Amino acid sequence: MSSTHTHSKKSQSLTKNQRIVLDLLQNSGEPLKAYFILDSLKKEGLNSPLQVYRALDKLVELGKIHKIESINSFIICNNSNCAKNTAFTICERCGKVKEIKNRDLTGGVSDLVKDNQLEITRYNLEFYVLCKSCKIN
Amino acid sequence: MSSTHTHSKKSQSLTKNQRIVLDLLQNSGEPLKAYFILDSLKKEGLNSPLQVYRALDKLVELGKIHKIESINSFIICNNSNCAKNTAFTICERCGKVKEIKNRDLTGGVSDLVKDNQLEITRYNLEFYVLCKSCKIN
DNA sequence: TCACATATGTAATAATATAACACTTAGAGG
DNA sequence: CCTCTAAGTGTTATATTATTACATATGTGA
Ligand SMILES: [Zn+2]
Ligand SMILES: [Zn+2]
Ligand SMILES: [Zn+2]
Ligand SMILES: [Zn+2]
Repeated sequence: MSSTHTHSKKSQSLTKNQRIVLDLLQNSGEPLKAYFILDSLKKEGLNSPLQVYRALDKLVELGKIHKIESINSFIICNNSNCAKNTAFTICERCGKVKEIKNRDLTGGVSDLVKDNQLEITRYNLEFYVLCKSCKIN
Repeated sequence: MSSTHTHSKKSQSLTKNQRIVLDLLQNSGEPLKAYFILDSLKKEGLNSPLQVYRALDKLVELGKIHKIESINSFIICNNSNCAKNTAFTICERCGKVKEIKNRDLTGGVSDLVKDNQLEITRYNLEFYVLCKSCKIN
């Protein structure tokens, strides 16, 4: 602790707004919409959309959450090392979302990339499915 | 013409609004935003967002155009038999969009699906890239 | 002709997201 | 400790994207 090296606070330091938004997404585990987050965190002191969007932007940038583009929603990252890549299944019927494990995906995507000679900087994959419980009913 | 069989008008019959929206997207070849389409077609008689969105919805349903979710834009389908599946590359830098040929993709995606034991009803794939001209500069 | 499904026109409003600006805080470095 | 700077905050206003509601019209098939 008392050594001279700077120890730069870097990664662990989320701000208050970032923290409470992250906690909400963490506790929810489901995709949430920005304005729902705003409403939920009014009591924590969030008053304007911009406060929410700024926190969300930062958390996306840090790879701690993802945006699911086709439903304008945000969800906690359930993997490690996604960077800004996203891959989800979304149930057509009930809307349930699951993040695809990136170890399951890496091979498949890189084959895709190789086959198409793409130089991909990041990707966004949304697979619409019928989830188990919806398939039964 | 005068025979008794119904010859059901089915596929070729787009309505006026659907036709002019499709033509615009066809002639453009680029992704266009709904309100840009509205502005462009004011002179053709389109007056309200709803007229545009209704035409777009129908054309998406018919598979003639696609929505690119992460940029809220619509583009003419450049394949056949996409159904409602979409796969695009999007340049990070200049925004240029290209549809990935589905013959290039089918294998890769079905491997992905097999590996992940998914029962996919449709997919939405967005690959961010650096396009050739952006890579040079 | 009648019924029905589909499309239209129009106004209002909802939902999602950003711009602009003044101010504050936290950390780096002297 | 002081000062500089980058990042974050709070707030108001506004832009962008999309849908609801409702009355009317049009085409097709029986
Ligand atoms: Zn993730
Ligand atoms: Zn389901
Ligand atoms: Zn297509
Ligand atoms: Zn480019």
